[in-house]
Amino acid sequence: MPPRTAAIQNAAIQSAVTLPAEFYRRPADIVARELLGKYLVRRIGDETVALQIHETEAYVGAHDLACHGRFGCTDRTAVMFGPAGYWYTYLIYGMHWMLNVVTGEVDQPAAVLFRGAGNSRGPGKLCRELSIDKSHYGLPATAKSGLWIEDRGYTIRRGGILRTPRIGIDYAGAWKDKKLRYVLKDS
DNA sequence: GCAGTGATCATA
DNA sequence: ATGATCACTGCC
Repeated sequence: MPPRTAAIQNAAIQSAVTLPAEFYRRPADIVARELLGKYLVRRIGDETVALQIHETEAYVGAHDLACHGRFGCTDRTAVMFGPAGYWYTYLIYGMHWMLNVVTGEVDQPAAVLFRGAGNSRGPGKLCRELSIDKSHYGLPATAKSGLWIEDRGYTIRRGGILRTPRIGIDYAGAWKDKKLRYVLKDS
């Protein structure tokens, strides 16, 4: 590897900063949009993998007819009613783990679903690739959990984000058409 | 187009 | 205890 390239990469790594809890303590749609281009980082033992996030969805609160928190606080959704910056994982269709991060204020259930990062397309495949499951439920998005998110200085070009309705929520009435899915165009 | 797969929750 | 549902994926 040429020295110049190595120097640039080292500079990029040095500028990486783990997103703080305050980043997540905002409306889910804002967080979902700003998570694009950030890096989802997974550490297992000595191995560290960082994947650039290119697709997210926002579930914005109890009034959102697609949000799991709409039926109140249950065993599964309890973490969504807690503070922002914690992982919400759940199993769907008996097979696929989904990864979300809790956003917003305490007692107001909201989260962002990770639908794509790196070469993974789809929330189930992403969790399979990074070995994410029930063990992450309720853990903070920090290095000590082995799963966190970094800002590595990537800036999205103007008009670089596509907004569409969310996937797989046709039951959600008026909310099924709201553009709460965010996609990085050059992904 | 649709089967696979099992946790979760409401109902009883 | 039982049954419906489900923020998906991969193969037909």
